[in-house]
Formats: sequence, C-alpha cells, structure tokens
Amino acid sequence: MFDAVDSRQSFPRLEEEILEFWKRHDTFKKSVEARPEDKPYVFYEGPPTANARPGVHHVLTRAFKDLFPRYKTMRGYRVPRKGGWDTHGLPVELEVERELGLKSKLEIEKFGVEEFNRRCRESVFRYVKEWAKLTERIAFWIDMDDPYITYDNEYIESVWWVIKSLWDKGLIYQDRRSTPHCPRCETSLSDAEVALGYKENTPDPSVSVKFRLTAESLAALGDKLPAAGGAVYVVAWTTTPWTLPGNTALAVKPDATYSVYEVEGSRIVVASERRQDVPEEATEVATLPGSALVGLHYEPLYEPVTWGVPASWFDPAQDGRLASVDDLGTVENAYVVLGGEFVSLDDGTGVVHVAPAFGAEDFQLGKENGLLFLQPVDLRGNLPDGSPWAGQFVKDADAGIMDDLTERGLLFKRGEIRHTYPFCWRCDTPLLYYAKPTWYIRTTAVKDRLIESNEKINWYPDHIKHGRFGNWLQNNVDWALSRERYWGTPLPVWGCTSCGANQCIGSRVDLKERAVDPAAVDALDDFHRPYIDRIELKCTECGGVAKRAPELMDVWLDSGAMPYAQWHYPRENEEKFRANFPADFICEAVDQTRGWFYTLHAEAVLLNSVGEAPESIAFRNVISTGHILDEKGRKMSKSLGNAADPFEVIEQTGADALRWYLYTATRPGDARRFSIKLVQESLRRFFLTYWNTYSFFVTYANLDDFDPTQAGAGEPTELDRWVLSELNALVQKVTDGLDDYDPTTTGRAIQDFVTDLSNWYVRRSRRRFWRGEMDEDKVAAYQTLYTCLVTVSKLLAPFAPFVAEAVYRNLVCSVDKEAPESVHLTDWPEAEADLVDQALMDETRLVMRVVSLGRAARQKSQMKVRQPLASATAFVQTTAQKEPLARLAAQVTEELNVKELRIKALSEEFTGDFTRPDDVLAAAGEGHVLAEDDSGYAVAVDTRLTPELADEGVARELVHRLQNLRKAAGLEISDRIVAYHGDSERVAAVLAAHGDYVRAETLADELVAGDPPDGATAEQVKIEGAEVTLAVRKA
RNA sequence: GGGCGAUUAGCUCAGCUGGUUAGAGCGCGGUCCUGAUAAGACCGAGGUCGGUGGUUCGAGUCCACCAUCGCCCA
Repeated sequence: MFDAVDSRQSFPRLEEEILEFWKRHDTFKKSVEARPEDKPYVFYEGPPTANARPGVHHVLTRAFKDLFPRYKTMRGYRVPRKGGWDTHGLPVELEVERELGLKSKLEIEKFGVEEFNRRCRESVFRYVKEWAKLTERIAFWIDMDDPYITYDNEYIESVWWVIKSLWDKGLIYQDRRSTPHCPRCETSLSDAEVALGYKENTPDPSVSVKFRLTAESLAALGDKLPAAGGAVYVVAWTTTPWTLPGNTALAVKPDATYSVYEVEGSRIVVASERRQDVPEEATEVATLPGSALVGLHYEPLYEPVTWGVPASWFDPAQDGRLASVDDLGTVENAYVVLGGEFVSLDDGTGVVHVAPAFGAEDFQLGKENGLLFLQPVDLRGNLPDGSPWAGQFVKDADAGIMDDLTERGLLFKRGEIRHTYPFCWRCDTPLLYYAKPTWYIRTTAVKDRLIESNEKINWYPDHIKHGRFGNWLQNNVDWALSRERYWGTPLPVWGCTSCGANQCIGSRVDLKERAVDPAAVDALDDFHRPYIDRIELKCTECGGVAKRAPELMDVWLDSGAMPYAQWHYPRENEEKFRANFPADFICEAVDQTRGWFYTLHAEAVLLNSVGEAPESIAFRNVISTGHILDEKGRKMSKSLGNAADPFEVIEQTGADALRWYLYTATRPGDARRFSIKLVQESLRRFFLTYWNTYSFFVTYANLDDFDPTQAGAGEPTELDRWVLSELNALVQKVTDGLDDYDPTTTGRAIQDFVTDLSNWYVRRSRRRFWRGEMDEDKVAAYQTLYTCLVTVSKLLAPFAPFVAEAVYRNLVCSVDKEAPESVHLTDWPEAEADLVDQALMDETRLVMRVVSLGRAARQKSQMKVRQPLASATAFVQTTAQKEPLARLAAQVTEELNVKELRIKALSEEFTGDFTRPDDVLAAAGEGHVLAEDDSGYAVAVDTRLTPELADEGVARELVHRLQNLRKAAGLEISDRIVAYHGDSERVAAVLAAHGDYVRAETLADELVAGDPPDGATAEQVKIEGAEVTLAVRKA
C-alpha cells in the first residue's frame, strides 16, 4: 500500500517534512559518500558575505549551483561541496564604521585598529543564520560544517603563498601611478572595483580656461602673429576645475591647425576645428600649426608651492622617477606646451590640460617629458591648508575655483555637462584619479595566456566568452593590489628601514625564520593588523630592521585564491588540492565577470605560468546568471525597496516552485522579471499537474492493491507504448540537456511531458483504472503510469528535490525495501532507445490533432460531447496517414464520443492544390459540421440524432448528474449507492434500455423510481427540458 | 563615444540551419468536459514580430543603419 496522497497538498509543509527526513538520514552526506572517490566532479562555491540578508537573486545562483552537483551525483560522480564565506574587505569595514559613527581613517585609528578589526570579524557572520536557513530551505546542498573562511590564518597563509610565488618571479611591483582612489575610504581601487561603480548622467562643470603665454614665448612666436595686440592665451578645456592647481603642462595636436581669435580685447588660441565653441563676434587674426605652439611656456594659474605644497619633477636622469625640486626655475619643462597625437579635436578646445598628479595619461606624459609634479590635494580629497579653499573637498572647491578664475578674467567659458563618472562601489563617493605609490600584480605579463586559456572554458551564455570576458582580457591592465585599509589579508611585504630593500614572505615558517624575534611569531595567533604589523624582520640585504608595508590586499584576491586557500594549500592537503583543481563547474551572477570569474582565472594563469598551478584554468564550465528585475523591469535593490524576500515566496509556494521558475522562466544569462505571481503559475501549471497525476495513481492503486514489484508487465496497449516512447525520448533529452548545462529547455521538456502524461495518457486511460477486475490491460496501465511517475521523479530530482523525493519515497520505498532510501541516492535513468518509436509518436500527434478538430466541430455544432453521435469524418492529407489513424481510431471515437470514425485523405478526394472548406464539407455528407485548421486538416461530425443516440445521450446525462451528486454527498470513490429518480417517462424509458450502464458507472446497487428518503443528497435537474429530481444515498 | 545582450499578444516566454495564414501559458469573454486535477478542452478578442532600408522567388529569422532598455568599458 502506498501512503494516501492528498490532492490538496501544501507544498511548503511537504518540503518541511522532507527537510526533516534528510536531516534525520544525513542524506546529503550519504549522497556524496556513496559515489567513488576516483570519479570526482568538482564544484567551487563562490563565497558570499553574511553581513546582509540574502535575497531572491541569491536563490537564483544557488538554485543553479545545486542542480548540477545533484545531477552529476546521480550520474555516479562524487561531488563534495565545500562551503565558504567571504569575510574581508571594504564592505565589512564600512558597515562597522557606520555602526560606530566613524567617518574617516583618522577616526578609526583613534578608535583603535585592534578593536575595529575585532568588530569586523564579529559582524561578518551577523546574518549567517538567515543564510544557513535559506540555504537549507531551498535545498542547496553544500557542506556548511567545514567551510573555508577567508579570515582564517590558514586561508591568509595560502594567499600569502600566492603572492610570494608571484613575487619570486618578479610579478609583484610597486609603482607610483595614477590609480582610482576613493577619498572617503582613502584607498585605491582596482579596475574591477571601479567597474562596479560607474554612474551615468553625472553633472560636472565644463570649463574652458585661459593660460597666458609668457612674454618670451610670445616673442618667440614672432611674426606668426600680427604685431599689434595684447596678451595671448591658450584655451584648454576640463571637467575637473579642482585639478587646475595641479596643472603643469598643456598639450596640443602638432599637425592640427589652431586659430588665433581676437575677442573681448584679448587674443585666444583654439583649434580651428572648434570654431563653433568660440563666440561669433570673435575674429580670426591668424592661424598656426599646432607644432608652432609646442615648446612655448605659459604662466601657471596657481602657485601651490606658496600654499606649502612640495614640488617635484620627473627626473630623466632617474628614469623619470620623481625627485624634489627647490626652485621651479630649474625645471626646463615647467608649464610648457607639449605635442601629442592623442589630443582630440572632437570636443573641448583642442588643447588638453595636463596634471600629472591626477590623470593616468597625464602622469605618463609627465614621465616622458620631465614635467613638474604638483599634488595640491590630499588623500581625503581636500585642498591644502595654505590654499584659498583650505580643507574643502575637491568637488566642492570647483565652484570657488571657477569664481576665482572668472574674477581674474581667466575663465573663457563656463557650463555643465553630464557624463558617466565612477563612484566608489561601496560608499558612493566620487572617485579621484590620483598618482600615488601602489602595489601591482603584473597581469599584463601573462595577458596572452589569459586569453589563450579562456578558450578552454565553456561559458553559458557563450557570448560572454569572447564578449564581455574576452574583451576584458584584451584590455587587461596590471592589477592594483594594495589597499590602505585595516580589515583584510595583510600584504606580506616588509621594507627595510635603513636600505629600503623589500622582502616578501609566503608562510608562517618564512616569517619566523626572518623575524627579529621568532618567539613573537610563535605567539602570533591572528595574522591581521595590528598584530602582524608588530612583527619586524631582519633585512636580507643589509641586516637592518624591516617593517611591514602598511597595505592590505584587494579582497578580490582572497576570492580568487580559494581553489588553493580552501585547502590551506600548499602547507597541507596537497592531494585534496590536486584532486579538486580545476573546478568542473562554477556559477555566479554576471557581475562576477570582472570579479570572481576574473580573479579565479587570473590567479590560476599567473600561478600556472610560474609553475605553481597544475592547469592554466580554474574552472571548465561556468554559468553566469542575469540580474533579477522587479515586476516593472527595474533592478531589484535595497534602496528602491523592491527586493523580493525569498522566505516570503517560499512560504507561499514552496522552494521547488521557486527553483522551477528560476530554471525554466528564461535562459540563465538573461535578465528576468520576477514576481510571486509567476512562481505561483509554475506551481499550478507544473507541480499540481504532476502531483495530481501521482495522486490519481495512488488512489486507484491502493483500491486495487496494486504492487508494481509483484504485478507483472501486463499487456501494453498502443497508448502505453506511446507514453513510454515519449518518456524514453524525454530521458534522453534531459540527459543531453543537462550534460550541456541547459536546465531551461530541459525543464520545459519535462513540463511538456508531464502535461501530455496528465492530459492525454491519464485522460485516455482513466477507464482502464476504473474497471472492476485486475486484468492484463489494467496491469499494463498501472505499470506504465508507475514507470512514468517514478522516472520523472528521478529526472526531477536535481530540479525539484522535494517533490521528487516525496513521490519517489512513496512510490518506490514503500514497495521495495531494497531501493535506496532517497531519490538523491539513486542512479540517473538510462534512456531505452528501443522503446522510442518516432512513428508512433508522430501518429499520436496526428490523433491529438484530429481530436482537437473534432472538438472544435462539436463546439460549432452546439452538440454537447456527452451526446453520442453516429460518426465523425477525419480528412487527413495523404493516403499514408489513413492506416495509422485507423489503427488508433478508438482513441478518437472515445474522446469525441462518436460511434465510428471515417477517414478520408484529401489527396484522394480532391485533385488540384486548392480545396475549399465547402467542398470538404460536401464530401463529409449531409448533416455534418466541419472544423478545419491552418494546415488543411479537417474533421466533420455527423449531427443527425437517431432515437437510440438520443437515449444514450440521456443515459450519459444521468450518469453525469449522479456522479456530481456522489461528489456532493462526499462519498468515497468506491462507495456503492442507491440512486433515486423522480417520475419521468423519459427517464424510465432510458433506464429500461441503459440501466446496466448507469448502474455500472455510478456504482449503484439500485435505481429507484420515486421520492428519495431523508438523508439522501438530491438535486433538481433538467433532462431534455423536463424537470426531474435525482438523489443518491450510500448503499 | 565604444562593446555585449535584449526588443515577438495586456503579462511571462517559444519560434532549429530563411519556406504557406507567427505560437504556448497566464489574464479576459463565451461554450463544453470532468469521480485524479486549485485542472482540462474548444471558440473568440488581442500582433504593422521595436523602426527604416537592403539581400532573396520568399525575412520574425540574414545584412546595414537607427531607436529603446539592461549590463559593461572609456
């Protein structure tokens, strides 16, 4: 006996029971350990940070992350799934800063780094309970008992090893370069981080500024200008007025033509192509080539030296390194006009303002040309004390600077533009490009390998491979590694306080060997700041004392090091690491393209290139999921308040329905609109259909004491063969689809099968289950439906682990004590190719089409289906289609409730290629009503009723009414009844002829004419227009 | 400014290598069926397949340009 199945099952409750079962039986662990160790399938968990609540978008990736390991497990692979937590970095610090009300690094240091970091460590697991709960509730099977945690000393030690491996090959270097800098967090950001924070339509000033040529330069121009006239100004354009105090050069395009205009009493120089930006009243007095301007000097707008800003220059004698300058006059290229092909004439004035302390190109120009270097902005983005805008943030100082220039007559034009500008991805402060010393990984050294090994990775969706990710690799720049912060993996570099030599350590052992006080290293139980900073090393060059470089590492480096660090490789677990590298499968949202996907890839390629990683890829297959949008197509975000709470959804629909929706709604890479209504639809449309089919089976199987292990095979009908053919075709399709990492079309195929199973197979087979005796036909029907339900439960297991489990346990475990106790411990079904009969499947589609047309014809004729008709005539296209349709005619006649199906081929009835419906109708015969479809198939029904047919119709009507009454009376399906009918000659006559039929259908022991007794369930009905009372009571 | 992706019914989505009159589900109106079904069937309303050109005997599908949206880059 199977457990009774409630067709009104609450799925959330069911799932909670299954969760209990899994917990009690340790099913996850068993599913991993049941598979051989020498057949691994490797999954990497991209670690989340548990310092915020999980959302629906986390369910999305986790649903996909869960599916493939489950599938591969059933295919016989061992799939360990080690969890992980990302615990470092700016996001964590910011959260703690907010709580403590700290606003700057100075305040953090006053507060104390030790306590600050302690709080960071605490905060990262603040929402770990919610994460654990969600993980469990959606059946994301992952080992949370032994996760890797990026703040563990072991993890940090492995990350150090990564750096040391690269350091030894010269791939880590420090350089002063223009780096994106967050003035609030006071730290550099990597390209990847900058990419997270671009904002469109950001307003900025757009100003053109006049730089006055020196008298000497004016003289040098000599006769290229008209003799008369006053000062000459070169006009440069910028959107960052605050960088103007740092200006030390201008650049023009040497082969472009520049015009000299006279306007408002002065002469200005602007590229001739930019005439439209000059007032109309300006008159051109001369033109000169850009090359004529190169080498001229101009007067600085500001003299930051007088504010106390130290001056330096790019000393060519020292490879362009910065050297301090006491007297600006000694620098030849101070405030000079340079020539540069990069200068654009598409916007601005054709003259570029150069401030080496800020822009990347500017810095490079400075290096190449021995320019002055002035940095009049501190790391917090404020102007210096001696300046007129002392302590003002640069963006706030813009206005003051523009006012000042206006007053001095040096502002040529002032406006506003809107463009895309980068902001800090965490704290939303506008980023400043800022030249300062930063540590880099020389990823550009392995750029070709990065691109080459990307070819070995299988991307879903595939356009990411050469699109977004490939382009990113093509544009690779060195990875800015260092962060001037507190909570993160410390950079393992120590610099000598006497000779300046740097050394890098790769382990605790290294550290101890080189330490001034080795005992202090033994006593070190936390590798974080400030403790690590207290360790001093002996300089390897001069024997002096080396102190740790103050920087931390980019938190993304932690994440990319996870293949090694999760095992504490190479200090431990060499074999585990080798067995688990690279991953077969990873999955994250598309924003990880330049995040985790890149860091994993970059670190694998780097380590492989220095001989430390066995492969040049970290993962073979990757699914990148799209974003989840709200109902209106907007991105879900906390600030909009439109983020759906996954727990709420699950409470209403269950986790399986949510998972199913996420798999089947759109291809994984596409953005998707989410609403609970859509999840409810997937529940109704798919799960309820499957569940009801299952419930139907159990109801009748229990009535018949059907035991699939004892009953034998029975005698399968064409219908059975058909559905088994469809089933095996489905198994093949699902297997291929999942091998191809495509759960979407695969899930839809399962859905289509279940629809056919319910709406055709079961619908067409119902009577076989109702019939009294257990004959071979009935056994075949049971076995067939049983096979379908059980096989689908296995196919469904990776997608909808709960429902699959419930069906499997009840259908299989209750009758087979030898069977695995969980569907997740079973083997994946094999498609039996010899059961797939394509011709039969095609023929059945033809039957369905004919039935559909027949129903349309009945609809047109206004003849209820309950009323039997003499015949239907099907018009198929070709002679060849007649035979199979005739063979399957019983399915049509039953479904259409006609006595006979006549079959005609259009190709035989008509010649020529055009057939009018009228002709077809005529061919069907008198009294027919016709329906035809777009493809030229047609079915006609004969609407002429004989008295016998009419009687049968009444009998059917009586059965229908009595069945409704049974239901209304709340009777069990197998209860026997006594039926009553009021006085009606018509009814009496019909029952005289069809009484046996009515009794059999309604399980009536007696059909009594006359008034029903008290307690019977009665109803007034109309039979052929006459009122009749019908009633039933339990016999 | 450049790159990638998307744009098909009110909504969510199919539509393979070009091939008659473009589909499904939900929703809406109607009819029917039903002792598994919160279901199902049939009919109907609802589409200039984002736009404009082009290639072709033939374009939702291929090409070019444009528009809108999303993501990414400068």
